[in-house]
Amino acid sequence: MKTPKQTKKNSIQELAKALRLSPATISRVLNNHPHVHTATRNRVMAFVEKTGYTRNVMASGLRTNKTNTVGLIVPRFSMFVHTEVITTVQNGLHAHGYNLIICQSNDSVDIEKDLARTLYASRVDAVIAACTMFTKDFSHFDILTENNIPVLFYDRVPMQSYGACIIRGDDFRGGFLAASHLVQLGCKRISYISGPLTCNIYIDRYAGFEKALTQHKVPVRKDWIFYHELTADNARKAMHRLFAKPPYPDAIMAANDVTAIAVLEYAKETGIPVPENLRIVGYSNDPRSAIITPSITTIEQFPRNIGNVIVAEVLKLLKSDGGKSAVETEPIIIPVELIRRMST
Amino acid sequence: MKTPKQTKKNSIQELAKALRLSPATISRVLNNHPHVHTATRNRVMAFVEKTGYTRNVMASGLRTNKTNTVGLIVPRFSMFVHTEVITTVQNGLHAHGYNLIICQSNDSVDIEKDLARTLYASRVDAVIAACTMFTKDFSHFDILTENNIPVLFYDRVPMQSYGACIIRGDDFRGGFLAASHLVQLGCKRISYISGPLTCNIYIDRYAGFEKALTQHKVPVRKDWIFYHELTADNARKAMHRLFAKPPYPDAIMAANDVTAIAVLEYAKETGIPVPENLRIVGYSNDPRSAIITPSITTIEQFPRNIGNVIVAEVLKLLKSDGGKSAVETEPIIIPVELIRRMST
DNA sequence: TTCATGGCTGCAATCGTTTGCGGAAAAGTT
DNA sequence: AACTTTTCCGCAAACGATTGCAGCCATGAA
Repeated sequence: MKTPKQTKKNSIQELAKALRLSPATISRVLNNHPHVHTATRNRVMAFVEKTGYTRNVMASGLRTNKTNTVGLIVPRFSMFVHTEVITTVQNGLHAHGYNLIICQSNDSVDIEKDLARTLYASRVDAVIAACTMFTKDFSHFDILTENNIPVLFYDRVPMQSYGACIIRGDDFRGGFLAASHLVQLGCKRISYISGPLTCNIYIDRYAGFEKALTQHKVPVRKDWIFYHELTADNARKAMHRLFAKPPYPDAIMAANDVTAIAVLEYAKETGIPVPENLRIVGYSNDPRSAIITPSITTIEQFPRNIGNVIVAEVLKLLKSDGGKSAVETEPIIIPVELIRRMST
Repeated sequence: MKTPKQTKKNSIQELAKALRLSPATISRVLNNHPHVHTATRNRVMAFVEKTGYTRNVMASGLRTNKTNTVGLIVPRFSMFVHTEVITTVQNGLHAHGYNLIICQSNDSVDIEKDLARTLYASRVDAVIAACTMFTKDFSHFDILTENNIPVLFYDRVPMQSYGACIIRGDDFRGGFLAASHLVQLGCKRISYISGPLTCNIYIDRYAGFEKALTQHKVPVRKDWIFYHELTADNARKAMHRLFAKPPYPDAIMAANDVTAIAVLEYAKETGIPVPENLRIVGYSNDPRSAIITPSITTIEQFPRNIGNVIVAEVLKLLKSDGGKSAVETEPIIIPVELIRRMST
């Protein structure tokens, strides 16, 4: 199993010595340079195969300034959309020979800053980031762009144009679709539970919500709109407040399926019939929203599409040799769809 | 925002030149070496702070043979247990200054082999692996152990002692608890849907299942035991077979919550009352199992505990300078618990 | 035989950081 | 004042792969 007695060097010069060649030639073989004799190439390849030599990426990275590694920052792995995106991105990049360093900021701006520095220290070839809910200032990514490391934002993205590639779901349309759906079902008293407005996705979803309501002349009651981190706990508190005294809302739109689920459970516990007396719409199509009874109407974001677009764009940036060439300045927007279920 | 005109070098020698010092001194300051004059140290630190210099880890890694990076291989991110473990491990290691390269094998042995090589090429300081369901031969990890890179297995682990650290849930006890629970509820005709027996966790869970049944003199019907990948599709096929003709089982134990959920949905669709006519037990405490109606009794594996133990062990191995010192040869076993819900 | 050509290979510098060794300056001792 | 001991700092050689340049050898042409 283990042969710790003999410390294998596993360097190109070991190979060179054994084959009576120069390190240069070995390197050329490994990199498919032309002008290497076929016989030599075969001899080297056979020996490499036999010894299981593997290039030291630190040494080659130091020399070539390429690491074949991409960094990814997400708020949390465990959020359904991110889990899916990560899965897709990891598979896509691996198929093209890239590694992925995945980090989570835990929705902490400080950690996010730290991670940006660390990824720069690792000299990754590109960085993909879904920012914190609270990130307003994006200058901690400057160290990357200044050093020609392309940065690509998705989901939670900078609002002002930042000279970086931006990929996001159509949050405005998602909010609009969800709210319109409720309006068309005849709901007149719609409450909206949103995330904090420091974050583009919640701004856009809210804008869509408001557009749908005003367009159909349904009043927007400010005291029925909540802005807070979208945890189950906060959702229950909001429900408690809403149902403290009449008039009660006849629909709740949540910017999140976690919230929608908590809302539904509160309704079930307190005996509010869903969908008869209260209709519920969530956001993201978390697998749980399909499985709970009644199943929850929600907005599908197609995270695998997002992932595939990210892969395509990041590969484009990597090919373009440093990303100093024309960056796609127009944000790429991934369409969303309403999935109607039993909660409406 | 961007200053691409001036390509910043960001090297230690740039600092040295600017401060009229030698690169050696800068390096010593950055590494907290003693014997640097306090005034010099402060001067350097201030300048480093100002310029935002960040050490190039490829260069330092090349020199020191340390990358401060750990590799992690999992079958799939999206499996609940792994999502949780990854989250915990990433946070834990980041707190100690380590990066994590996360890879998924998609349950393909070939990809797993590829990943082991790639992680070696990156010269990570340690590797954490949850193997494929089908991995019988673990020799593709030899390249790591031979080069003194500690390998730590969890969940899906080698069965023969491998000289590597092993961390796993108490699958035997999990299987035993789940089956005993059914037996104690009076079930006599218990079917078991297992994963393939190439994998330790399914072997152990089955052993626990069998032990519980034979101990209570409940017959183990071979034709009611299924071995296949635990997908929803396969689960439905198994159910179809089981309920093709009497006698019907009065309980189904699934080695997986995905399977348990599919079983429950099949039962709901075909009008089999749960738990009255059919009791169901799952495994892993996937969040969906708690939310579905009726909620599903399952085995909690405490993935955060697993993650914390992994972090502790891997840090121990990293401190021990190459892991050549005594490896914890006894597997570490994380206790499990039965969570009783409405499906039984 | 001589020279030009071109295919193949080696030399040596380079990437940025670390570190053993030795030297210079400062401080302390007699 | 001469000598020893610290204290601090620089020199230069690594680490392993890459690559421009130059050199060698074989081949072909004259």
